[in-house]
Order: sequence, then structure tokens, then C-alpha cells
Amino acid sequence: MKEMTIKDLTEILKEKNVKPSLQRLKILEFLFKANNHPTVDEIYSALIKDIPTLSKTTVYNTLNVLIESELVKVVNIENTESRYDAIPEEHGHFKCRQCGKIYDFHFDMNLIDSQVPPGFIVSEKDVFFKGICRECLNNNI
Amino acid sequence: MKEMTIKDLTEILKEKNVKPSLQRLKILEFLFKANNHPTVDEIYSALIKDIPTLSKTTVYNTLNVLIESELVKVVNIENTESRYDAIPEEHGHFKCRQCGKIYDFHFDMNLIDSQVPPGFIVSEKDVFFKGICRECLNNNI
DNA sequence: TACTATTTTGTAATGATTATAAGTTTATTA
DNA sequence: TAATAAACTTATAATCATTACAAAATAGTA
Ligand SMILES: [Mn+2]
Ligand SMILES: [Mn+2]
Ligand SMILES: [Zn+2]
Ligand SMILES: [Zn+2]
Repeated sequence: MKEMTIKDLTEILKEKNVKPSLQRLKILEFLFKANNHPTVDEIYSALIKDIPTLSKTTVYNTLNVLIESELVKVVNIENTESRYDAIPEEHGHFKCRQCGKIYDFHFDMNLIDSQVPPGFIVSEKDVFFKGICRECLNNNI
Repeated sequence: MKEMTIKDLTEILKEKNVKPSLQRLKILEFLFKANNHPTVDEIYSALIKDIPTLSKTTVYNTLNVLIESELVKVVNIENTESRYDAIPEEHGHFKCRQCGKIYDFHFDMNLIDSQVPPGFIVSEKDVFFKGICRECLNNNI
């Protein structure tokens, strides 16, 4: 995702009626910059350098606030711990069983709309693939 | 799923080189009969009546054995606890945000094969929808 | 029967997440 | 500006699903 200034981030939060505290700005900034779907622990470990008083509870609280305002989505492709994603565009997720990396890939959710059972209203769609990524396949040769 | 005799179940386990103990037979039978993707707790609570000595650890152990032999799949549509599914056919899952029920629906996974990123090998595909089910929509009128 | 391998069980440990209450900062009012 | 209230952050404890571990029970074999 493109570079975001603190001013940009402040504006994004204000639009959602979320007060732009330092913690919220830094967590949102980190998620926009991240491309690896970080866990709570990874977010906390990265930001504790900037904000030495940061608490892990704040990371949890903030993520829930960001999720409620639809700026962040949870990625539950694995059952061990939740991962977080601030990419607004719909996309699919691929988890490599060897290196563990979670890839984004372009996915047109309209393709699967026709499969929604009749009479049901769908507000969220997730597509998860698992297997071996290209990089691991190349390394295994 | 159609009725399964203990003899049928024994045969299924033997084919996978899994010894057909009472606990394994009963857990597999329960999963074949269930259509609601039960949790470990639900499996345990249901079977403790039949097998008073049953331990929750055995439920976990057995499920892992059944998963390794590909008789059972984990459904991680929610991050709170894992659910288990013994339906062998590929299908999608819909979770109702109101009543919490998890529905199966027919889904042709071939539809989405073209979206797999090139060079990646996919061994598992999951499609999760969330929203409001037909029953809840009717009740809300 | 005696021995061995496998399975089951109870208990303790782990680890992610939530609950709670106190401390700190920010906003509002007088 | 000082006092007060509201919102936010923090530390700590509690919860709960899952795993680790070792002993007990069972099944298989010679
Ligand atoms: Mn993503
Ligand atoms: Mn299912
Ligand atoms: Zn990989
Ligand atoms: Zn419903």
C-alpha cells in the first residue's frame, strides 16, 4: 500500500468517528505498511520500540475498534492465532504449508455469487487456499 | 449422511490403517450422523452417555487421527473453537451471524481453480460465507 | 502366562484472548 | 484556568481451547 502520512491516517480515523490517538495511528500505519498479515504479537513487538508504554491489551482493543469501523479485517486462515489485514480490496488468501507465509491473490468474488444458497444474505466472503507456494517449490528442486 | 453400521465404520477405519477402537468408532459415527459441524465439547458431551469413561483428550487425539487419515476435516470458520466435518464431498460453508448455525452448501471448487496464482500448488480450498440465513430472515419479518 | 505395543485417561501446562479495575490523557464546564 | 467528566491506555488476573506428559488400561503376540 502507498505511503501514508500521519495526517492521512488521522483523516481516515476521523471519518470513521474514531479518535486518532498515537496508539491507533501507529497500529493502523503498521497494518497499511505490512503485507504479511501480522499477528497481535507481531504488531506489539514492532511498535513497542516506538511506544515503550504500549500494552498488548491496547493492541487488542485497537484492533477491535478498527474492525468495527471496517478499516481492518481478521484473517482466520489458521486456528492458532488471528491475523489482521488492512487491504480494503476484496482478495483471496493462500497459506503455504511449508514456509507458513500467507499470500494475497486477486480474486473476483462476483464469480462465486451465483453459488450463494437462495434466500440467504451474504455480508462477508472468504476464500482460503492452502498448499505449497512457488518460492518453496523452486527451492525444493 | 446415510446410516452406517459399526461394521461399515470398522471397515472404513481399517482401510486407513486405523485400529477400530470403541472410541474411534463412536466418534466417527457421531460425525457422520451430525450435520451441524460439532465442536470437541459437543462431541464429548454427546458421547459421554455411551462411554462414561471417555476423556476429552481422547476426543482431541481421535480427531487428529481421523484428520491425518483424511476422514475428517477441520472447519475454522470462526476463531473461537474448531469444528469438525466428515462429509467427504467438497462444499462451502455459511455461518449465520444471528443464530450461529453453520450451513453446508453445494459449491463447485473447479469454478475458482483459474484464480489460483500461477506456480502455486493448492491442496486445500475453503470457501466461507457469513451473513443471515433464510430462517432468521423469515423470523425477523 | 509373560511381554510388548497401542490406546485411553487424568492432570498439568501453554497460549491466545477477554475481563476488570486502576491510572492517564483529553475534552468540557464553570 | 481549575475542576470535573469522559475516553483511552495500561497492568494484572481470569478464561478457555488445545497440547504435553505420564500413568493406567487394553489389545496383540509368543
Ligand atoms: Mn490479505
Ligand atoms: Mn460441512
Ligand atoms: Zn512457501
Ligand atoms: Zn440464522
